[in-house]
Amino acid sequence: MVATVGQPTMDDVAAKAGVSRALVSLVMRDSPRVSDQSREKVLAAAQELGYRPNVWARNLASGQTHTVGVMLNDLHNPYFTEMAEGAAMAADDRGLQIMMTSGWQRAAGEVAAIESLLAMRTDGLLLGAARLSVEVLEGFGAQAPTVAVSTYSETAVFDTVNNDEEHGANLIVDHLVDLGHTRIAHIDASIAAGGPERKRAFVNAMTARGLAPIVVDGDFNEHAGREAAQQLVGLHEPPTAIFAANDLAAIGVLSHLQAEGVRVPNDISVIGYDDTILAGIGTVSLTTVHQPRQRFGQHAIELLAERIDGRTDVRHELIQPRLVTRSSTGRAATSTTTKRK
Amino acid sequence: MVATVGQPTMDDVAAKAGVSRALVSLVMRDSPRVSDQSREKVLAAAQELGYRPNVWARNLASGQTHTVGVMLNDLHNPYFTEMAEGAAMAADDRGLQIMMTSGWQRAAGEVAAIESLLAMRTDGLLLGAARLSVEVLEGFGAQAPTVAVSTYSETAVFDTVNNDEEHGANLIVDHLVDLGHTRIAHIDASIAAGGPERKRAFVNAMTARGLAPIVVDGDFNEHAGREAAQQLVGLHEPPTAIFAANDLAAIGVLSHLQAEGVRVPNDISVIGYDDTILAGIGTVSLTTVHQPRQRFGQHAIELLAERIDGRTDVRHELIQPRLVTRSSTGRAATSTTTKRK
DNA sequence: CTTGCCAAGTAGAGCGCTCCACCTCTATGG
DNA sequence: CCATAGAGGTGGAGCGCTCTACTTGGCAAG
Repeated sequence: MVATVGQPTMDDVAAKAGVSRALVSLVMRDSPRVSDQSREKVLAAAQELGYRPNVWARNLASGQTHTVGVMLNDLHNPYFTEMAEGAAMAADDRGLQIMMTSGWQRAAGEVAAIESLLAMRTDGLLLGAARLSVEVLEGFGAQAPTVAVSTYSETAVFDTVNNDEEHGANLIVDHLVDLGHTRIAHIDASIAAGGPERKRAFVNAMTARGLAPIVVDGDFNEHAGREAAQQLVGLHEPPTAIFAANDLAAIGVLSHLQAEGVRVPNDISVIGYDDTILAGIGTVSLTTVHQPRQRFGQHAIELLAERIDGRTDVRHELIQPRLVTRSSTGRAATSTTTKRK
Repeated sequence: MVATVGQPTMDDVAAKAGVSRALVSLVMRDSPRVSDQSREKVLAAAQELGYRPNVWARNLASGQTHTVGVMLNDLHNPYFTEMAEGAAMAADDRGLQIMMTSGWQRAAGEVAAIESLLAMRTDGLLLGAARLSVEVLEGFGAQAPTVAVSTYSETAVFDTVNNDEEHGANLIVDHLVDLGHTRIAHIDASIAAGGPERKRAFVNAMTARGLAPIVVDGDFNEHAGREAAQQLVGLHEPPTAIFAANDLAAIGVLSHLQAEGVRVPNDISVIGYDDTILAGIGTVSLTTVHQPRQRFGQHAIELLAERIDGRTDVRHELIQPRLVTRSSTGRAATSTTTKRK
């Protein structure tokens, strides 16, 4: 008596249904080459045994995984999780599985995570703003079709999907100029990934309009926003509008201005970036730039699918952000401007 | 001439190093039964070929995966991602791999996600507040060692890890009573998972102190908080303190109170739950209840590891939350209370 | 009645690894 | 000088599937 230990296998199902293992395999893969009668017999047997195809064996035998590995730098950042959501939907449409890992914010963790995805022989790699150098990324990119999202890394090895920073900066500056602002400051987060691109875009947008860009050092967090605001308010000619590195920094700005009795937007307008949940809160109501985060993931999967299907040229996609106007921006306080001059 | 197409295999490495495949296997698994000389030879060959063991083949042959599947109801909720982070750390310590999936907030998605984890024959399942019925969860729990986090489902089939709602409610009520409050209201979110437990704990805490619990219907979001606040402020004897279902609802309360010119905490104290990033923002500064979210995941993995190692009795763990005092709570406005009476 | 064809099903060789049983040395003790 | 042990290594049978090539049994056409 051979006791079937553990999970039932295809042979168990075949024996129970009185057919060959190959037939069971065909049924499991929805092949049309099976008669309705046999199909039902097999499905009934499978159901009864609680059979579930073993993915490891299937992928080994077929040599395909129909799986893409998704590595997210930071799960805490809603940016990435929403991106992953978009990717998951798009993957689902194409019959691809998603295997998600995270480096838990450490570079070493990211390498380990990517290594383990490669060990699984995933059909492709989707890297969400890895904090790894372009060189390291290119090394991985050479081993599997790869798309990097929000890494701003120009390379000839893998595809990328990024936010169009130029467009975002233009939206912001246009909005502020329309409201009569000319002294516009940017809180720079060049210390972190994505910061340099955002700053450069701001400077370009300003100079293109004949305006002098004001830039102060900062970071992508509340504390940095607070400090930068303090610095800006203390200027001889303070700006009438502040474009913060992101929503968190903008919140820091708002906190400082409130504490100082500076009215928003009457005295100073404030703009964030990202349109996080924070921006929409009633008491915050922050004008900000929205990135269609799900589309990033969706696009990345599309590019990846093309790559898996054999495309060899490299593509760099830019996604267009849009401005979300709330109550932290308003007409420039022209009186102040004139007075001080 | 046999062209080695695709990735190199163990045989390629063995051939290159001039040893048997079995030896390569031993080296890859860090076996002590290999001489230093051979080890180096094999590693050098592997390095040169860019060899990486195929996980599918390994798991199939060994019958073990050393992997636990983690299903998260909602990646947008920082609660779950931080829980996952704790789980990932704990898993790492035990040499376990984490395989993460999400149901993307749909019950059908959750079932599919869990099914795919089971198809991978993961050693265990960690379910993060699945929005599935206890019966369905028990069905899965019967197929693999399972731990459910924050589902509040009492069952004899799998282990659970939950927040100690009783303790949390006591912390809140004690804090408010210490500040002189007696008319305390709770915004109930019984409509959603976890809500009923929170409400029950509040009612218990109040009655145990001889106080009459005030409860209004709501939900775990800003809008519901706003509406509930409106209702409460309109009462003949409005409460002097509001315990919102969570931070988001508390933010809604703050918005409404601000709009109505009700001062916080001078006129009414407000308490949230979860200690999300929102609570810490300067302009919000919300007193709230903090749950050590990483420890949830850590504990879950510990329980899972015990289960995998053969423990058969069921465990239900409660994790102790703690109060984080910020500026949305203060002494009760006794004057008002007396006046109205 | 033969031929050809198609639909339905099967046998068996892998996929890349692990693991058990076994083999081959060299050093050691009696 | 032989028995013995242990370190170091090998061969080959699986793990649970897929996939190619092949078989079989009807049935329509000639």
